[in-house]
Amino acid sequence: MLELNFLRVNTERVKEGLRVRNFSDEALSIVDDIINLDDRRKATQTELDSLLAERNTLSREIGQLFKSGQKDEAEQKRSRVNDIKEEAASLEEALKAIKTELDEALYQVPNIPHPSVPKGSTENDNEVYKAWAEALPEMGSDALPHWELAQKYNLFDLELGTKITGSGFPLYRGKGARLQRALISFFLDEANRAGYEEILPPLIVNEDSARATGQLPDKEGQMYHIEKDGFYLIPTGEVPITNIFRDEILSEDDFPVKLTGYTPCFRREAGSYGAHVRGLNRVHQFDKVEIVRYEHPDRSYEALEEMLAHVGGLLDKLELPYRILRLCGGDLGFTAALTFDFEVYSAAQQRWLEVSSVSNFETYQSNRMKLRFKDGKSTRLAHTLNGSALALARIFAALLENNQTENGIIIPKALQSYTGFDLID
RNA sequence: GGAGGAGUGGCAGAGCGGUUGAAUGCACCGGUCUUGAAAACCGGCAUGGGUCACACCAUCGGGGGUUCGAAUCCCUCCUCCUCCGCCA
Repeated sequence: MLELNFLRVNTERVKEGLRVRNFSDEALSIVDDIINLDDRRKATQTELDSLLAERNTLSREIGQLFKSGQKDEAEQKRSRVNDIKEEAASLEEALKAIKTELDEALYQVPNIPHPSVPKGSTENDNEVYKAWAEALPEMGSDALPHWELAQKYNLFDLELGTKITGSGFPLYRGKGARLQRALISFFLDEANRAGYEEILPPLIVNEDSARATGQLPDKEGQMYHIEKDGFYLIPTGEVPITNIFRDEILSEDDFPVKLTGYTPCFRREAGSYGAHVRGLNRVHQFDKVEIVRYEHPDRSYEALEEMLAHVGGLLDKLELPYRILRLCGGDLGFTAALTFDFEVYSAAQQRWLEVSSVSNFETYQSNRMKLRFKDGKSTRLAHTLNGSALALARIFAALLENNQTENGIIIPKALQSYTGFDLID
């Protein structure tokens, strides 16, 4: 969430940022509401503190009086303390209510977009940051979409997944399963080469973790919830990996912290069925390699550039045509300040498929997480960033579709040592 | 799953109802000394709220309670350790 102090000092900047996210004038009043709530919080806190201070003083005196046998005076002060306790109790209750209200309001305020984020309301307003320079591949009219290719070559089976679990849980098999495993290894190796430490995290997280990275309360319906234990299945590796440093104070020379991890991701995707979500285009469970960074605020945008280069490099090696979009205010995720999406062109479906999202969250996550670092004498919030490198299901789909030939599906060179075969036929 | 024990500052480890936000040691940072380093000595060293700065308030695994007053007593949850059971 936004830092209260930042919001107080830069009220206009915050409002401008929210306008880029299409907040109406009416909706913008939440900023002033928050400041008012915080004023009330401070006033109540101060009042309570002085009561408690008085109680502490009196209690100390009572102790002395009892020791020296002045019972009457002690009793007198004791009754005064009892009065204070009643007053304090009601103030505490009021304070708690204000804090809850304040937190709820704060949770409703998304991150302030980076100045480069274009205004806009839908994905159509996203800016093409880097277009695909060459001609897009064209396929004959007999080109098959990946779900038909999968059937033809026995690569994955959605009906079986439905039988075992339900719709949207693909079951990969044969060369399909091996291709999936090859992609995971390839992405992890590439991330390792780029200096990211490999993490294999828990796939189920507690409420604190889900809150810290912003999945709660904003996206509660997106996650599978294990009610009995109060846990959530992770919707992305970002959640467990970013939470490694929750409530930690780093020293300045710990930067940059670069982590990577492969995890399955579980998403409920309530209500999304239809033509555009056929096959692997949108599923409840998919595999992903994530890269996560904690950075000094002065260097986080350099880090973002590096991450873009890394993800672009992966797609180059996979020989897939792609473009990079800078998300507009309307499409920007709740917690991000700046996000670049990577889209791969699927020739058979003749559409762009989102395969990666690379974001700088600045201090929005670290404020929730209390992830800080020592900057000389003071303690400051670190910047967090993450990106998919990459999301498997759609990469898998694009590979099948773009590389189909009469003789079978060609595996790109970079992957062949991982798959152990160069053709699916 | 059953029985017992324990959770204190970066770490180790005292405190077990009243100037204890917390002894002591180590680590760390500054200084004196030294050609330099080590040693020795002196000083500093939790987080958050609050303040111009102090004062002050909160925090000794989390939550609740008893008390004029709790790190210290009670309840509850969590985590870790030991033993038994089960098990990839």
